[in-house]
Amino acid sequence: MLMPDSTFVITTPIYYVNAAPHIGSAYTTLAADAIARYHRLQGKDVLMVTGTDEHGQKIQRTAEERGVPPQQHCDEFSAEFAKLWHLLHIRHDRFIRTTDPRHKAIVREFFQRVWDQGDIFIGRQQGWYCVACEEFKDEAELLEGGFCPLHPTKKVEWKDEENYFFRLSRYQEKLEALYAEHPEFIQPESRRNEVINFVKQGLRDFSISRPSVSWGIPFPADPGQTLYVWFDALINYISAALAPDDEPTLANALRRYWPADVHLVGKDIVRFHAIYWPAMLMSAGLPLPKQVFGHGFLTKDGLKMSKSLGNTVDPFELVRQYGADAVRYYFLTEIELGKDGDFSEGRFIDVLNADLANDLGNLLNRTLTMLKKYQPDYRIPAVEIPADHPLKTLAETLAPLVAAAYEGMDPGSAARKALSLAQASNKYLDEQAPWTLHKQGQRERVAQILYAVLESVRWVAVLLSPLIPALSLKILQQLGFSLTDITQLRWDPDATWGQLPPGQEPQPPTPVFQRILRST
RNA sequence: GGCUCAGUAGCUCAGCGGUAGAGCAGGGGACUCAUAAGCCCUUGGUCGCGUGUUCAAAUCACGCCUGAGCCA
Repeated sequence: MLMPDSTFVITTPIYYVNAAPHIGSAYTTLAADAIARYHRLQGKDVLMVTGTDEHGQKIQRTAEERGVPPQQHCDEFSAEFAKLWHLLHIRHDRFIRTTDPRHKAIVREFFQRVWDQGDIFIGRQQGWYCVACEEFKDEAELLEGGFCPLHPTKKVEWKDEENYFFRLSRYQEKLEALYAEHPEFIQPESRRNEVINFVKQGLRDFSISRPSVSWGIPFPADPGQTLYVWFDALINYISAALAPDDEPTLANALRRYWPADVHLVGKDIVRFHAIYWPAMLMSAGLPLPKQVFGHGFLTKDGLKMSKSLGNTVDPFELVRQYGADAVRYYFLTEIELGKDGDFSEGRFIDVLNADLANDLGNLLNRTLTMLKKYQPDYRIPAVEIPADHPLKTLAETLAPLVAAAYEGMDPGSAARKALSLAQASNKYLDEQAPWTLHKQGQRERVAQILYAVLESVRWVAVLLSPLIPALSLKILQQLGFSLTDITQLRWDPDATWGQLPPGQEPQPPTPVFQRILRST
């Protein structure tokens, strides 16, 4: 297969393996997957990357508490993430782990370049340290009794250490220039404002080593120290760009899939990605990612999710109960990327029933049933469709709008626009009333109506395929396509209305998405 | 304390200077191809509060209230 010229690289954060994957990680990864799938549909050479972050004192301690060696602990938890992505139909091209020796090789090389720039120096750091955050905290931000504000059950620890520091302060002006010249670098706007505000107040050098942590990458310039987990972790984005068979060198990693187009991250870690990371890259003399997109957080029935409140949503349980397409569709369409969003089971069920079961699924079902009843050979009819057919015209209007919505990281809007053709098709059926025309013996007219509607269903399935890949595949198969992998579709020509081949034999009509019954 | 974003129908949100909109949910109706789906009609809002600018303000300005977030 010929490699397309243009690439698209999107990353998720690598997830910390101290706990099972939660719904927030699933949300980020789903969004990255949907955007990646859209770009694959556009024929780009896409690299979608996720993985796990496995170093640091917190991991070391969690493993000790479980009574297992740290590497085994990481293997087990990392596998849980991979398993969830599989269940959610997330298709990552690389799954990077920071304990991978290949990643470590890249980190050492990256480190050397920063070292050679003179951007690393030794200093002394003392202060309160939260192991859960893997960060030093200012005294002023601590809670009563010395607890971390983000981890109210964990006491911070006093540390007085020799650390190596990265000269972040040297990059303040360059970063400010970056934000000014590339307003799209940090999205959405509100996150961008926060970052600019933060940088304006002056940047402090930050510590990139720890003397008393054994679970990590040894500090290259000083065997008594370990590389700070964040410095290690961010470089994963470059390690991930390395082809599996290539020698783990920076040059190889940079060859095709760097810089990334989008780093999709939770709003809590925008700072690391929009300040520290580009500064590190500037120091190493490497190209910068094109965008850092900070998405919002999820609430449950309007409340912040937390273990202590006992209102967390278990992603494994959600998929088991409702299936991947349902979970994907809800989170990708009902929550605007970049804003906080709410999960409520009632709304979840309403949305899926209305959009997938009623508007789309039932449309396919009712139309195929008519085809079967009204046309005994049960083939896609061979009919002339006028150039100004209303459904065709609408599809042609919508296609570029859907594309623009995906490009603009707005899958919800893309879905609503694509689905509006299904809604128009339902209306069209009622207006045309093929059941009446059939009784009048107007076979040609009935055939034309059914073709137009079935083709519209096909079109909707293609345009929604980044969001609901399994359901789209099911729809296309029921329409008689022998497609086995949804990623074989291409926007051109599949997103063009009128591709349904006459004479093709659909499978028997069967509901593709069952209505969910409300239990309460 | 400083700053950012948001506050519009029961819910999710669009509108961002010209006398209030969509989807879902609720109510009614006609149809029958369909997953009791779809289609048509419909209930429902002092557009957070106040003051101003303007011939005219969800829409601009200022102040306040509420919520979310940033200030290593």
